[in-house]
Amino acid sequence: MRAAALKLFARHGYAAVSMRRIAAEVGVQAGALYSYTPDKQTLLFSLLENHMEELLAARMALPASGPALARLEAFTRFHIRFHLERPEAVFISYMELRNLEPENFAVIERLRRDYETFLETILRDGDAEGVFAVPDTKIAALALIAMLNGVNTWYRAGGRLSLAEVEAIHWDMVRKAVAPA
Amino acid sequence: MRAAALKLFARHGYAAVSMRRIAAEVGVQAGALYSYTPDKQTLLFSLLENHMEELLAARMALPASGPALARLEAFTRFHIRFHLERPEAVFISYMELRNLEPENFAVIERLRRDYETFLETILRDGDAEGVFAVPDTKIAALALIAMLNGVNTWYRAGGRLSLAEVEAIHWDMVRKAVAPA
DNA sequence: GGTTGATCTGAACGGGCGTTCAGTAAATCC
DNA sequence: GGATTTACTGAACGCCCGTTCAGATCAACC
Repeated sequence: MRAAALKLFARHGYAAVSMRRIAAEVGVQAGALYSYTPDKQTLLFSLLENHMEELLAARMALPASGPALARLEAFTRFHIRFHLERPEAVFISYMELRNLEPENFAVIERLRRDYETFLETILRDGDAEGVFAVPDTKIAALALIAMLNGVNTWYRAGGRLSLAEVEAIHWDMVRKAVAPA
Repeated sequence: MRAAALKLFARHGYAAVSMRRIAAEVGVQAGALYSYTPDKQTLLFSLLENHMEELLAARMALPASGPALARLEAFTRFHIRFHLERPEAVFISYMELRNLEPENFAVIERLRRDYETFLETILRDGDAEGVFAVPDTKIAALALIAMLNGVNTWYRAGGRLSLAEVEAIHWDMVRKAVAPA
């Protein structure tokens, strides 16, 4: 059910997908879904929460200390790879935020902020080391994440560029964007 | 009606907003809207098309020749300013693409590509001049636009940073991202 | 002051929505 | 092999959807 919902929400949007449609995808009647989720809203929330928890857990594998430049490269490559591996969850996590009830929204927003802070810390450390020159670490973190997220809108496996090439191109731009003048 | 639809679509999403809700916002019954749009889908499409046409028209004010570095700066500042001035239209233009019927989608997609090509041309010219070093102009254009679009997700007038500061910070990162190593 | 034209109402159309729940069928256990 | 548990059906609930259209309202014109 969760897989079906993820796919359909990503394709058509939360509001446009009915419980009956999800049930049909599973091969079941709509009523049966309510043994697995209390309601549609909670289903959406749990998909988003699950995605964010996976993201934050996977980030733990990244180096938390050491040269900021190496940590920024590891982050950049990780971010691209992780997000390209689950385009549907990423898509929903950005598009369906407004369909979350306020308290659910707050939870997801908090998780997202945690992730952004991780990058911001790298930038601040690099600034202190003198290997980066960023006028505003918070804004720079948001800008870099926005740039990297852009990949998900056009990348298709088997296209003109390989994953490694995409990583390399973006790492090049990220590195230079925060470099001292 | 168009203003009401723009506001509500941006706030709640196309699928979640009914014609009755739009009509209520205008202060009219739902039936009355059909004197101004043939149907809901066309209303959405015309909002997106109008936004893209305005964007492409406004871009005409930018220099089309001259040093690539100056053109890139003009583009960067223009892009941020133009998009921050109409957050609702921008939001819809990214979020509601999937709710367009295929032929409507194709029209908007074409307009968007025109805009991206404008930036790509600047990058290619700068590459030829030797003032830029971008491994892939198409990807770089998409990445820079994604980065600049990110501003719309967090900027609020009257916040910590002024528009001029936001422009300056982003121009700094854009400039360095495409600079020779 | 009667006519025209534009604008909007209000009801109706068929249909889909999220959700609930009594009942059924099949698997598991003693 | 009877009892219990689990998983699902199918119908129903009240409600909202996009869209249509005959008729009301009213300002502008002759």
